[in-house]
Amino acid sequence: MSWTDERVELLKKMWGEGQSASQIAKELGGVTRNAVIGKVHRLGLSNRAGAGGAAKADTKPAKAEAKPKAAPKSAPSKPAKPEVVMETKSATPPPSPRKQIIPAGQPLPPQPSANEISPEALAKVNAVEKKAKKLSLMELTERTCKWPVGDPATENFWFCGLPVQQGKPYCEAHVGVAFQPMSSRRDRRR
DNA sequence: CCCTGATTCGC
DNA sequence: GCGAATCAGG
Repeated sequence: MSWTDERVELLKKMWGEGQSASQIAKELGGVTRNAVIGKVHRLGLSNRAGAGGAAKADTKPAKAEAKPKAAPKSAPSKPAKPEVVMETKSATPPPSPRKQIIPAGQPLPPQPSANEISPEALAKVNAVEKKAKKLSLMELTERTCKWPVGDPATENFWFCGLPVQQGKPYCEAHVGVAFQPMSSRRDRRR
């Protein structure tokens, strides 16, 4: 595949829309996300700001260079520069000493009742549950779907265990039923 | 681990 | 110009 006008155009469009390189690549087909990123760079629109004036001169460290990093001991008397350390993020809370397994973050799945869920998503779940890994509590990891299935008081209980949807605690299907947009759960007729 | 984009460099 | 490999984060 080559970068025809149309393809470049679509690339620009999607990139402008904030689509990820991999998505764009998928859409275009025949190219990898690397190719897309490479092209994006060559087109000079690496920074999604492009237009405007928001030129954000980013200091590129460029790791490729060997950094002698000499900086031997310097004179202690140096008042030093106003080397202010930007504290932007609220730091990582000290990991609790007790690093137990801990299943889900906090919100353990609220087994939604079969109503008020879009039948569509519901069907998807049912379908996916058949392919579930059926993990036990201890087998859950950071990226296994933590959607519980069955009765905890039964042998017949397990967690979905499929790959989670980045960020979320559940796989795609379960994210679907877990996080319903307000709009859809609004006014379900009864 | 999964994913992002950024860079490099042989082709 | 191209993009895989690699790097650097999240």
